[in-house]
Amino acid sequence: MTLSEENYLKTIYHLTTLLQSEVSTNAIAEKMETKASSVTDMLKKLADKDLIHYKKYQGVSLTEKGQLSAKMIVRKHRLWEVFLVEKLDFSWDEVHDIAEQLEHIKSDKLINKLDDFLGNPTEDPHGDSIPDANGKIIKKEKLLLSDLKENQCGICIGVKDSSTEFLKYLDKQAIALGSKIEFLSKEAFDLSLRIKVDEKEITISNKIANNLYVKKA
Amino acid sequence: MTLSEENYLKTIYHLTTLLQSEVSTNAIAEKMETKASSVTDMLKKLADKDLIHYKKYQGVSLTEKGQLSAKMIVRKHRLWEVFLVEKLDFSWDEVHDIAEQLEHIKSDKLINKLDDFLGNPTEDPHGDSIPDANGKIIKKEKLLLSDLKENQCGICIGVKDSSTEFLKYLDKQAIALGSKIEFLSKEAFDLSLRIKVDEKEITISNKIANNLYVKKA
DNA sequence: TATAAATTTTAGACAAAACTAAAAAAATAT
DNA sequence: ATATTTTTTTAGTTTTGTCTAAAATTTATA
Repeated sequence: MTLSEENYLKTIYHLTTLLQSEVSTNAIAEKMETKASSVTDMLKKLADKDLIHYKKYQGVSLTEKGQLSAKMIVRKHRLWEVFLVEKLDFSWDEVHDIAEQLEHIKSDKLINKLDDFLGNPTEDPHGDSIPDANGKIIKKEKLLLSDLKENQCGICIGVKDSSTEFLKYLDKQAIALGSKIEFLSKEAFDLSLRIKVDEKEITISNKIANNLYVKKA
Repeated sequence: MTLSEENYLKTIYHLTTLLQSEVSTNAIAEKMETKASSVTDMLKKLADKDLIHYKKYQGVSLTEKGQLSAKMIVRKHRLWEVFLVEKLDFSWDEVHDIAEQLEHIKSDKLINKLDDFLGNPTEDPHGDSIPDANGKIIKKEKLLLSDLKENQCGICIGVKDSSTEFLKYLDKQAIALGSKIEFLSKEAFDLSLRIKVDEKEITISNKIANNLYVKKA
């Protein structure tokens, strides 16, 4: 598979799991910052290789084969992110672009040895699940912080948005995976939340609360 | 720089340091298993980018800029090889192809952090020098095993040929970097050598002796 | 030194992956 | 139900890196 094919496959994988449905040509084009016509060209190629189900004008979904290939790319991406953070001491907002390159390195032996070296982690530095060598994913119970009721407590277990800006904001507020978060109160006017993070009280916007995953503590 | 440009640059680097002279279009084509016409096309591109000195029909050499770029690729290749052997427990004959891919990952921060993580090694698993972040290379005194005189002792410090076959042969004979090798006698008829490797006597061909680097013990 | 042989370059073609512009199909609105 | 808008596909280019075949240049030979 070429680099370009892998990137399309990965995008289709992310969009279909997000939307829980077929994904449109335009959606792919937007996510990949390319033109719809380029997407159509590639969809034909991926369909020829039995990686996607594709009927003109009908949107696409992954075949079993495509699903597995996509998961292997995601596996590589997330394992490399763990490596970068755990072993090379990168911060969680710096690793995406480098992992974006490393995920295309082709060697099953490499990725499985890396997996062992890292202690077979099940999650990456942003709390996303890492598929195992067979593509199996252990799904976590994930709750948005905004789903908590007043006075409930949660442990931060992931981020929905993993953009640099958001991650840096979280660093600034000393919110990290594992942080204990208590939902104190909600402001009716702007939906902002008063929360306690590891003993420190702060106010966060509704948007922040909608992008932080917690599990009930 | 594109992947292809990087590969050409690396090949030109290796050939010029080996031959200590300008390198020919055909030599590059042969090493890269491509056609001379393809090489000519690329040489023009590299010359346009001031990475090589190129005059039609006259062979090529690297500019300062090209030299540094090539060394950075070699640096990455060899650091990744150290990582694969030291951290992921690959054997020295398995790492070349994977490092061939990893050497193209673009991130200065990554490679410098990797360097630190590995303890700033000066040599790769085959005994080849690793350029530092400025392109500086510590050159070792290297002697071929075949240069030793009878009854002299040497320590194995590298291989000239690092093909899988040769490395596997060395494994079989229990010859590794650091092995103590004593030159016992030479057979006049076929130039084969009788040597002692860490207390064990074996016979090796002239070809083997011509591809093993030692330092005097 | 003229000619043959080898090397290198040029010219023209092709495949991959992108693009623009136009046509076709589907979705939406009147 | 038809017209309009949006989405998607097709057709035709472009760029990168390769190729083959032919021409140009250099090197070797007689």
